[in-house]
Amino acid sequence: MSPRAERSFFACDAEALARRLLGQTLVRRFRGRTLRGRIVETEAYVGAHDAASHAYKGRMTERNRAMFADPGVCYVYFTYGMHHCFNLSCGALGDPQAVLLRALEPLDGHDVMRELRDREDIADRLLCRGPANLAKAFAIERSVDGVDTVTSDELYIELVRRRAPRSSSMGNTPRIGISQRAGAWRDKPLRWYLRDSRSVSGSR
DNA sequence: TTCAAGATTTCCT
DNA sequence: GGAAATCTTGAAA
Repeated sequence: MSPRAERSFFACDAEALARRLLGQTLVRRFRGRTLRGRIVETEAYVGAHDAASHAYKGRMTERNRAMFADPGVCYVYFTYGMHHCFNLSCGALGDPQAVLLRALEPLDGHDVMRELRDREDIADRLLCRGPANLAKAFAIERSVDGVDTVTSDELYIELVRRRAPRSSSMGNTPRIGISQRAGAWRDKPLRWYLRDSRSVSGSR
């Protein structure tokens, strides 16, 4: 049985956590079942100076409060009138850094994920591909916002290894879906993914 | 109070 | 390649 990620695992900057999360396992308990997925794609939102971040200029609102919370706390937001996205807060308390989980490879609970996705016929590799699909397949919605993965039994990270993968096994590109309004921050390479995975979003 | 935009996905041509 | 779906948030008025 793998050890759970504790506070110290998340107490780093967003770029470090985005790499460190790749290959680890997200665990979700839902209606007596256990869902597990291998994290294969992440994005870093690096703090109050990041123009693409909901916490740009340090503004804290009811929606993004969890970005300022203790490292390891979930930040879940609702967008486009229909989708949820799942982040893990990091950095120190009060520092609004977070990592967006963009894709997982399903490990356990495929049948439950299919039900949640409302798609009987979908391929495994598409079940948790893309941030909104991932959230839906893991029953992650606004009620999960503020949950502490270090202490929760409903949602947490299992450590498969201690360190980030070799850089040769990771891809690194600009973040996806960032508008021109973010200026130079749109092009900064803050997205990482595992090259060996077929569940990564964006390209096929 | 009003309104534009959004860390997306899916279906259409 | 393009647009629709759908509604909350945050900023302006």
